[in-house]
Amino acid sequence: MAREKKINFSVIEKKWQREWEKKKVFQVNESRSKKKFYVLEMYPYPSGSGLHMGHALNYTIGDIYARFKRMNDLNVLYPMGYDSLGLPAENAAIKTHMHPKSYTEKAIKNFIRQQKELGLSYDWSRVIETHDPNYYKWDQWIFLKMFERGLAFRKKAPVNWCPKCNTVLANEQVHNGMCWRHKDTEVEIKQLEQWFLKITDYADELYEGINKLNGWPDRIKTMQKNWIGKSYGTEILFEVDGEKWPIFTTRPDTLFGVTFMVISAQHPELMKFVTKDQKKNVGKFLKKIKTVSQKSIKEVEELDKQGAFTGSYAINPINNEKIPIWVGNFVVADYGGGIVMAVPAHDQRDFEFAKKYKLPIKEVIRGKNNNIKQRAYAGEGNLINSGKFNSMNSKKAINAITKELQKKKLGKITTEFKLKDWLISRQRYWGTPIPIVYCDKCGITGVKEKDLPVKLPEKVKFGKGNPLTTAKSWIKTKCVKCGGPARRETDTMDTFVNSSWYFLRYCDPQNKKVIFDKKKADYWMPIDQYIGGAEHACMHLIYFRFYTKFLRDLGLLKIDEPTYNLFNQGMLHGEDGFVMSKSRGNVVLPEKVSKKYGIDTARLFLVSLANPDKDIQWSEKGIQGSFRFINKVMNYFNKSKFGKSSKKFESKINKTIKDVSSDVDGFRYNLAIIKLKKLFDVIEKEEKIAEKDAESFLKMLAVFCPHICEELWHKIGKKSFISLEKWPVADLKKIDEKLEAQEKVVEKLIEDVNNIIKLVKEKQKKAVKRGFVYVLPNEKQIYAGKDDIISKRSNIKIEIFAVNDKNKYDPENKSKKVKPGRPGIYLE
RNA sequence: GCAAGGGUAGCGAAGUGGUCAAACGCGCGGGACUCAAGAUCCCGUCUCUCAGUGAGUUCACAGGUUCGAAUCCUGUCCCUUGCACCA
Repeated sequence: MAREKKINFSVIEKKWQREWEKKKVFQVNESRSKKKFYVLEMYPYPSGSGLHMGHALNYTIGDIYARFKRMNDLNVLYPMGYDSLGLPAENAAIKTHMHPKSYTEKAIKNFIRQQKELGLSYDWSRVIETHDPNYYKWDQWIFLKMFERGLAFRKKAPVNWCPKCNTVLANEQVHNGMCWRHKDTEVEIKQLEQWFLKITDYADELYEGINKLNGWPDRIKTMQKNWIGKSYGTEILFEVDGEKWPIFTTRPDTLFGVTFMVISAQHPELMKFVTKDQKKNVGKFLKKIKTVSQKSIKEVEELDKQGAFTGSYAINPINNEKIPIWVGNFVVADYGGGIVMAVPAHDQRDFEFAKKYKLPIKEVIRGKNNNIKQRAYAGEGNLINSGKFNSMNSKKAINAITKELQKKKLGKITTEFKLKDWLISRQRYWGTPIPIVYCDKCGITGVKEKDLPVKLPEKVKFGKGNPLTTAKSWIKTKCVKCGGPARRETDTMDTFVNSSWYFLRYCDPQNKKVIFDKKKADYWMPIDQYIGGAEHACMHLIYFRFYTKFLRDLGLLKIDEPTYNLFNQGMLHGEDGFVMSKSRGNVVLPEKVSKKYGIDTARLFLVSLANPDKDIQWSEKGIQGSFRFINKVMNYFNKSKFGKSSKKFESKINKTIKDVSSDVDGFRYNLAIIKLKKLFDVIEKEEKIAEKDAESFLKMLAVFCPHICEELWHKIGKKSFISLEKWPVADLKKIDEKLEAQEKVVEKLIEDVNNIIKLVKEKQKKAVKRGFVYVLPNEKQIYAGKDDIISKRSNIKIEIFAVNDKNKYDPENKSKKVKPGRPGIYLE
């Protein structure tokens, strides 16, 4: 028997990849005639180990979408770039004794090659690399704009310090409180002057804007809301030694229940509160806390509440009661003023603290099942022990008490946020240099715009602390103001700075004069579909919203949000069930799979397993299913001749076009593929189909399997690129549910025939050789010509008769049993 | 602890009030082809019944709403992820 011709996929792939590149098929420009559509995947950090199937999945998801939109006559911007600055590159470079620059550039080259081999339809003319001074120049430019406006500033802050490395570490480098290089070394917290970006200025807009992000997964939106953490409450002024201190509470209704105050142990002005005779006590407590802060994070979490009396008293503004002020380890220093009013009866934390130090517990709200002896009651109820507010409902009392305080100018309604300012200082080499100069006379000044970029010096020593501090001649500079001797800032920026605006640079990647052309950004932005992992929910996905808003306020953008549509793709797991990663050793390389099955098979398989937002598992067996399908399609088109489609087929294909279009648009690729496979099953069974219908099938398949579809497109005589063809439009008039129903009746008949064959074999122990089907005269047309299919699918010769056919062969008079939609069957 | 998302046939995965014993793929069983294997094609794959159109028990568990529930409600258990003393 003739073996089907083995297909050389790699020849086909190379051929079309070359064609696409040569003819610049995926390059785009601003166009007035076409509507734009911006598809973007989060750009990768170009790791030296290259791409594996997990990456391939991510990019394939976006590529399918971009191809789909492109074929739907949209002007699709689909770019790719590399997040090439950052700690991993620096460390990998040190490890391999290479300079981060050459290490990174090699990695990028490799990435690009691999991505091209995946058949991704990027506009390669727009590639950006963040380590390119022409890129990070604009990081610095933005920084200076923020600096001018007070949004970039210096502040003392606690940072992670490894005593063995003798350097500051990024948060990512701290694992369970230990240095990642020295697993036995605890990271210390050091207070250092650091650069911050004042993202908190945008906290409210970032929070409220979440409601407008209709195309974002709820999960991400909730995470951001929790992270930004907006609370509505009341700011109350408590007097201490004639000075008024604001404290924040969401429960002013419990104000009469305040029995003590607690100030954070990290409060910068803590010592103001500590009286002479308590100094020793507090000092002892602080010392204890300090050693604790060096314990692993887990231990800290398990710690109970501790504190010490400061010796000071505050005046409760509602009843002038004198209440003691304690210092405590459980109060967050930079939230709500760093001091809390403690209501042990109605707050569990205060309750525990009060129990431990035997402080009074005063009940002021009577709910349904208070049991103040055991735990705090945080619910609603009616006020008691609260003067003129007694018997008022607690919800009402929130307003009433706030109003009362407002009258006395001792309180006001306010909101608080959990979001903290963004610490961007990194004592590392491979990042964007902060464009700041220190002069002993003039202080801190920003580098002049015309002097940007401040380029990274290439000659530095790696291995000990911040390499930039070893670039003596680089550090030495002239003061921007007075021209006198000055020194450069040696901190670099967090790599997330680079990714906070890269999507804008794609709009105008080569611009040397400005960060991007406003008109171009106006045309392309916002991103119509952003695709990336959920792990960035509270980092990149907040930062890029912040930058967008800042650049808008600079007058560079008209939009408020970078994107209203975000898709979180799932992760690929290896065959061992764990997330695919090099360190785990379970990676599958696209090159290898490509060789064996062709990359289109891999692309198809990756998105056919499950909805792309779900985690999936690679399986060598599973890919066979996709491989079979691809081969069938190739073989079909290699020998197909076209004619006229049957009515039934026209119905089928138009229904498929309709469904597949909406499935792909909704990222339900897995369902789209099933429908394409079913359609192809029918195509194979049809005697002939119209060329136009065959084209439609290929076009739909092309978004998943672009290489072989280009090949087949040309095989059937086309000269254009299928990648640029128009997506088929369903002709709804041709969809005929009746024909579909008739198809089901035939299916049922086949099922029945097979069932009887099985029964005869089992019960009567004899083989069936042929069969006869008896149908009602008015249904004859449904079964016309079906004898072949039924024969094929039951493996016996089938003849179909009308019940009223006088010449029919019917020894057991089965035709008597016939009902509408249920033909009679006789087998022998 | 709080929040979000889940638990569907051997496995993966669709389905979110009737057309559901539940698409599709993998696996498995049978058959055709072949000297044979592979590939390919066809059939089957909850249980029972049977020369067919039938019955029964299912969609984590327990209740409930409904003429009708995998799908809605309540409670419980389990999983995954995120946040974690934010007053």
